[in-house]
Amino acid sequence: MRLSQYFLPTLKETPSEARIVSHRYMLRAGMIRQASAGIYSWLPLGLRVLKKIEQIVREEQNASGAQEILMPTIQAADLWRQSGRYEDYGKEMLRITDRHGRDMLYGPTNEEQVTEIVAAHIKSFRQLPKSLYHIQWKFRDEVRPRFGVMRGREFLMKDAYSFDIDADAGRAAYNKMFVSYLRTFARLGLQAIPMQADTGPIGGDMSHEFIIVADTGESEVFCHADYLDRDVLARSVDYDGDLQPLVDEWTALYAATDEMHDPARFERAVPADRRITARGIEVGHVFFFGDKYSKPLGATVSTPGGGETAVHMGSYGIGVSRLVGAIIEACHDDKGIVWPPAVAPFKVGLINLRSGDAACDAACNDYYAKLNQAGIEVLLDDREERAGTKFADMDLIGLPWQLIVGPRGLKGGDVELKNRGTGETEELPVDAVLTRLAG
RNA sequence: CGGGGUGUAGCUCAGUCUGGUAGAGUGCCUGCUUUGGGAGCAGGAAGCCGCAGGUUCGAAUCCUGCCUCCCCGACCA
Repeated sequence: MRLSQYFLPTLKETPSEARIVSHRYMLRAGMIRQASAGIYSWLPLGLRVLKKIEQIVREEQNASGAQEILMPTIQAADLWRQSGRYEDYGKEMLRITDRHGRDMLYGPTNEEQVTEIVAAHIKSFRQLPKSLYHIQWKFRDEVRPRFGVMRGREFLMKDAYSFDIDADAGRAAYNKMFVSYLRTFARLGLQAIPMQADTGPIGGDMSHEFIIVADTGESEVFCHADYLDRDVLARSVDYDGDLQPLVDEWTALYAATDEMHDPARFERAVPADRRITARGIEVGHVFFFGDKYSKPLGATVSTPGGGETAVHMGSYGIGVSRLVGAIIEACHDDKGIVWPPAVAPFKVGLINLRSGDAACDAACNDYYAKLNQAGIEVLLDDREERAGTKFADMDLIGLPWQLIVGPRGLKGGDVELKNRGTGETEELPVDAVLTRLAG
């Protein structure tokens, strides 16, 4: 993409409404435009990141055996009356009336909708287990939206639902999701820590929040330092095998949000030099809730013995749009964003320091073509701006690599490659750069 | 939902107390000079001053009502 043609409205100054770093950088980097409180339009750069996150989430969901569907944003109120949540949900649910006077709502979640689908089509234990997910926009009419896309009213969420014959089978489904979440966040470049969450009236240990540590996190979290240097991607996972040992490994050490925190137990379980107290952002939640929705909505199956039973369900969310903000919270410096390579909108920014100079233009066009040919996503800054402006914008939008071409460096035949994260630069022949970036 | 603010150019903000031709910086356009970390000079375009009503010869400014957005708290992926 050529920046001279790209729609990238960067801002030099920080819009006054943005208080936290991810919101500021998303506005300044031209990723989003606020439409109203907690509701945003996604501009090209922001959308590229959103789509990359979405795709990684999708790949890992598929790998775990879940199947993608797509349910509507607008749902019928009757469905929610059956589960009893139409009255319970309160003002956070955006209620709409259609032209016929029917009560509708903009879905804040989809348990009812998916259970209705399963109730209609799954009749026998032989058709289980099933895990279905979708990636869809949700709306929760928060009293006070804030932190940009981290707590908007409209948000993109991956929500998955598992259906099983009994609680034991349900645990297997829960474990699959648990492991796929570990892998998903690791692939996004994040170190997410599963923390025991409140299971409410259901009880049990099958509810975890996945938290990433960032200075600007919303809540205080406590955990064992060992969680911060684990590499879940080092081992391959067999989703058909027994995942319990792996889940146990990830739940053995102490990790709790402030609401579940037990200071005495924390001090007992974790050596003083390994205790971490930090701020955390919730990016995912897995929860097993049995027959809470299947019973009222009639999602029952025939059992091997000829009887009938309500299916056991779990639901599993990942805040896709929230992750864009969360990643920035975890990955930035005072100049701008530092994207983890897997979610970066482009892999490399090719900076022409002297647009209009024949040698620079020719070299940039050559590199640009070669990078594109190699399948490396490149953003070429071919604008007629000064060097300082180009450096500042490129640092702000945080592409992992900067390939810097100017009259000074061009003489030696090498080009300058700069790592956005470390700030290290090196001079390399063009072919070596291509090899480096292709890896 | 309680409390506190805010609304003037794309962005950051003066001007409002004390009514009298709509301002600055930045960004944008033009030209010249510059050119490896947000340049210099000159010229230019750009605003129903949140909306509606009222007071007044005259309202960005005073009064009334409404709306918006932000912050603190309670609440949440």
